[in-house]
Amino acid sequence: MFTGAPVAVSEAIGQRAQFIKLDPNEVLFREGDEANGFYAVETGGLKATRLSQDGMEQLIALFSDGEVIGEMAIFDEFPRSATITALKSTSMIFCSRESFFEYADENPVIYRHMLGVMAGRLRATNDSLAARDFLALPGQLAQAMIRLSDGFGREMVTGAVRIEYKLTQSELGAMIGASRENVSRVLNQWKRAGLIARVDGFYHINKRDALLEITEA
Amino acid sequence: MFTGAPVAVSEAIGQRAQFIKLDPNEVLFREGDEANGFYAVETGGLKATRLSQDGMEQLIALFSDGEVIGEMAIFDEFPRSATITALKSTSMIFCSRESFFEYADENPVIYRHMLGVMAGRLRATNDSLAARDFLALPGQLAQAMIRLSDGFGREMVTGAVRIEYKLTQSELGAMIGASRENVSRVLNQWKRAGLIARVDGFYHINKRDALLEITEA
DNA sequence: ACTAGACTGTGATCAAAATCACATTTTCGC
DNA sequence: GCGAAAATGTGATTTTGATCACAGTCTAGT
Repeated sequence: MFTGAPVAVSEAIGQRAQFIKLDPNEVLFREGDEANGFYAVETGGLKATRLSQDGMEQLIALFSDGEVIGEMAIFDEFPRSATITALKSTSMIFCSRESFFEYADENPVIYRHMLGVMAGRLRATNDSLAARDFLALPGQLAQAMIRLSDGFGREMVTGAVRIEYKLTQSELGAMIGASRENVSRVLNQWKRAGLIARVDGFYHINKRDALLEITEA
Repeated sequence: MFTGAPVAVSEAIGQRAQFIKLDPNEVLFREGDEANGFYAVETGGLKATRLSQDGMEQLIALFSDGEVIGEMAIFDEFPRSATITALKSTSMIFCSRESFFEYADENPVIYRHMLGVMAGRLRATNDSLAARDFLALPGQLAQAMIRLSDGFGREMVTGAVRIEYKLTQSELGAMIGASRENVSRVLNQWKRAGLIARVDGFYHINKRDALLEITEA
């Protein structure tokens, strides 16, 4: 959220905001809770999950430093649509609906920034909607892996990028709307071809380019 | 866009904006054009289309009174992602990026309103993304028909709601990412069951409830 | 009112991916 | 380190929906 906004601005909003610290596995809020503000991640990592109709916990997204969580709640009155859980020690800023409007009214650059954030989200969502029509399962999976490695990856000395979260195949499947079994099959093909690897529970991307190509098929 | 914003506000923005009139079939802008502002429909109707990779014109959305078109262009610099064509005589307001920011900085309620519009769009897009996972073809088609009748329907004396645009089955298929043939099959089943009808080229929704139910399967 | 071109209906076939079934491996809590 | 629970790998089967093929229908422009 505050990446890109002038320093003075983020300081000032910081004064009005509460600071929050979460331990690993601590829940920030739950699906269905009433919403009255948004959060910005300072440092740490979190996941958004939702219960699917068959009662399984489904991974929606991962968040890390600098990202905004729950900003929709400011502009309409719907309850939280997902549960947010910290994956590690995390520090965040909370900003209530009131504070946001109060402060943003004085500093319209905040509005501009938030509009930019939402435009980005909208574009991303539209893109994945389009992907569902154009791309078959492997393409979508490749896309998801790339997105995850961009947002949640760290480069290893080997040059590979490790996704800093232990993804299960079920989670990956849920993210792209595919079955666990087929995710397994595709992942193994890639593993055998050397595009990816799994090192003590973490997926590593060895050949980002090759994945990107699959995305464009 | 201006529905819901105070009258004084829409008048004032009107002073800064240009008024535009379109004849039926006139193109407002084309996919790929440079974008430097957004439009609000006063009265009339328009469609958004995009060329699919195989060169066919694909219907993306329909717009009517009070809706905002092309607002994403304000917040990022991407070119227009669709072509907008008037379906009938239409009058609109154009507001440039500059005017928007200039005016909204003075009247933050404008920002709030625009954020609300974008939040609504984001929620809608997220919902259709979810629908792709949960709903089979008939469910998605039912959802699309309901959405169309809500946004573009007019109630007949018979109680049925007519969708005021001559949809082809190919267009419907493209909207939900399904083949023309299967759209035909499902539509005919519904026609035979009396849920919908086709009256000189227009689809009529006779039993909205029944369609809604299909949506919840 | 005729006719070419667009749109629609429906069966047959095909392909992708879900689902089922189950063996194997990994992980985690004690 | 052990045992239970979770996660993974892989074949066989089934389902859904795409694609192909083609006949019938509608419609707009002359």
